[in-house]
Amino acid sequence: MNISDVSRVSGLPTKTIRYYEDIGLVCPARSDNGYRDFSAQDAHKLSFLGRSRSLGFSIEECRTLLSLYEDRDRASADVKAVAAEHLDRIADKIEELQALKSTLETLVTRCHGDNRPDCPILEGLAGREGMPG
Amino acid sequence: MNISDVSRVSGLPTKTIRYYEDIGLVCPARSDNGYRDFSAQDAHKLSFLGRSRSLGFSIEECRTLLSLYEDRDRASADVKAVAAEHLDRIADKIEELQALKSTLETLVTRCHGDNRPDCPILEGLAGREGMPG
DNA sequence: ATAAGGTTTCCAGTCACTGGAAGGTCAAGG
DNA sequence: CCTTGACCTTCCAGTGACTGGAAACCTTAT
Repeated sequence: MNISDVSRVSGLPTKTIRYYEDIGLVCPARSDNGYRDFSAQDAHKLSFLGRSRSLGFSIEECRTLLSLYEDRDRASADVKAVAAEHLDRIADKIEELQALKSTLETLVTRCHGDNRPDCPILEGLAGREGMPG
Repeated sequence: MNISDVSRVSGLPTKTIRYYEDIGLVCPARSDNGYRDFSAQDAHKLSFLGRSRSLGFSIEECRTLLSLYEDRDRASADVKAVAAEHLDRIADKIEELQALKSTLETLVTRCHGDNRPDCPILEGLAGREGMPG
């Protein structure tokens, strides 16, 4: 399997796949011509990575997850710990964004958005009036 | 005002302030000794930037907001447009994170999290079973 | 033989900082 | 006058996770 094949199969750009090799997430074999030669296992690994990344796990978390995946003897609790911690961070991020959103909504709603120059959004950014926190 | 003073006043690290000068967001005067000499206006500008950044505006958006802020004749609609677009992006991001969260919650809930090696989280990451989308 | 398309490596850029090194400046204390 | 310590300066490199592009090599089809 050449890199474009495994790219199609895994859904990851070739650039990303080469990058993942660079940082040691995959180690594809090499053909005589120097081309990377991916096994079905490599492809599977890359799909795993793609799915993990799309769930927002960092590269280092993916590395952990991958090693747990390849360790037939690991306890599921170890995996759960990684995922639960990630879940916490996602929940925090959502809260943070919702706070931002409501602040901005307040400002945007207050701004009449016409040709006149006075603007509550800029006033909010300039001073503290109307800004929570 | 030396850099550490304006750092205290604006809440931005000195490193960040120097960086903001580098990219042309502020242009503090210089004293004879080569030290940056910030005016009250510079400090105000930096506070504005800090507040805008903390609301998640990108540096380029901050640059726009700042120029709108300094243009006494701009229409509030111009500001509203920037803020509203940002608001949309925040809303999208929240939705995306909530989808991630529910997927991960499903996986984490299913995992018994004990000493046994079988783990629905890894199975979810490896294949498509139990994964939405 | 040539053209198109796939592959390789390497280098640079992204974004918004952050850390650190090497050196200049200033105010206080001895 | 000297030293100490806190400040300030510049410049270079690194972060995370890619992404773009150049130059060169390989393969396949015409």
